[in-house]
Amino acid sequence: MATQHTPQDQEPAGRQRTRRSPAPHERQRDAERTKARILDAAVEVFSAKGFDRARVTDIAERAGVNQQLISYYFNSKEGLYREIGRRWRAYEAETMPDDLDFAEQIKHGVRASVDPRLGGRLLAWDGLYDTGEDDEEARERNAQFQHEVQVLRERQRAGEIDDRFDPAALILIGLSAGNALAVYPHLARGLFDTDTVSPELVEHYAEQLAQVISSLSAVAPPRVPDSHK
Amino acid sequence: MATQHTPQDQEPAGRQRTRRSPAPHERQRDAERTKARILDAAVEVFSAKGFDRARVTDIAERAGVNQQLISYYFNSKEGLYREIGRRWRAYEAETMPDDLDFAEQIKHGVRASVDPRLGGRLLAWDGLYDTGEDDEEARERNAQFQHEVQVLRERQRAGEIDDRFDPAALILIGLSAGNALAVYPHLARGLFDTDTVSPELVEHYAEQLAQVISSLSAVAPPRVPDSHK
DNA sequence: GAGTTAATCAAATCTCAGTTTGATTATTCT
DNA sequence: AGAATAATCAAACTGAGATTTGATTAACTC
Repeated sequence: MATQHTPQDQEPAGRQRTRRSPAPHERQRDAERTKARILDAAVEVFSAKGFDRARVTDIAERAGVNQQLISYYFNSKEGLYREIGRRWRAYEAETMPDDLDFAEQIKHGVRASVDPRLGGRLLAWDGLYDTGEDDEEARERNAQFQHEVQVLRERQRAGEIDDRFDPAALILIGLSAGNALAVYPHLARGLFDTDTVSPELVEHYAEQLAQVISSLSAVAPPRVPDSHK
Repeated sequence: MATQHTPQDQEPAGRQRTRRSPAPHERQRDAERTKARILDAAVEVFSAKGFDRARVTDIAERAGVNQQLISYYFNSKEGLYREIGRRWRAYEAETMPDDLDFAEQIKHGVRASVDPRLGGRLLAWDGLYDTGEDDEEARERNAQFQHEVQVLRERQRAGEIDDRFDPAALILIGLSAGNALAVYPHLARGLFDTDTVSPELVEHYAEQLAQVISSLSAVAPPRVPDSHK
């Protein structure tokens, strides 16, 4: 149990960061600043290495702070990881561009997936580590995805995409394929015969995937499932 | 360094397992048998938990053997992991059904991905853990995927799939989407609003994905990439 | 059937990495 | 200014878990 007086959920939602006096704009100690630095470093490291291989020392170094501050501000490595998840979900929820068409959204997804600062790989790590338990995070995520399903369903009604497809399936397909360069970089290198996943490759792949998705609007005759052969 | 006389690459390719005398068909000690048991257990555990979270004790327990035998037969946890990779690649190479059409192959992939004995998730673990180095395993894998690309290209020529698509991209899309239920079970539960990835869900998803792929044969007008808007 | 080798096991060891402890200042409050 | 509190750090602690060590005995050879 932490004997040191940890802070824990400060800043009651809507208040100014600079707590009381503005103070020399170059403080050497600033809780918010260091927390932010730790979080930024953590996203990159967790995303790149996954929870288990991520080293607390590594995160601290990149953040330029003492390792102990991670325990101090986030209780533990796991606490830090959860915090990242929370922030990411909030970020996603508010920045998801609703005006683009499905194919275009997925292109965005491909680009985002390979940005180390955005941690698109975290989704895959979480899925692989998943144990099936139904905690708060899970409910939050479910609500979010249920919403996505609704949005896509409306678009199907509007004719943007053939409505014989199950929207949930389409989202899963788009999302997983969109993440592919980030999740399977080794396969990508082999398939595209290159020794690195370059920005050009990212664009090319995004374009191809978008095209696949687009081809679902003017869809082919939906072959009767099963029953033949 | 192992001071105990470890075996290492025995059985020179094409020889009978029962080394010399058939012996009582119920031996209590049998190297091949225990190795096989360890490998089977290892696939399940590594696939489910990933390398880092897999516990050597756990594998040994499932295999019903003493933990130390893992070091004895495979040198280390990592040695065991590599061995699994080798075997899996060999297995894939020889059992890939070439007669099915692309969509049907992918359906197979979906089913295989959720079978814990087949370890489809290993591909995702490997990708996430990937460091970009070009070792023997990588070359082996690359060759295999290059071959897949060729096969698909021929099928495109044969008209099975629109040849304006990049075969490498299509394979990556099919493979990543095919693995989605195994890699993102948490999202799947949220999207399909269920609390478990049931066999019915697997079939449903496989069907949907196959349909998406099928719709690429009679493809929509390939909108000119970029340049507009 | 005696001796050698291979297979197996239980317990000791060792290392890595996250967390705690116990100072040491910067900041802020009065 | 002086006291109180918050932020920071370096070093010690600890636990988990893979690997080693050192027996023990089944199986095979001659």
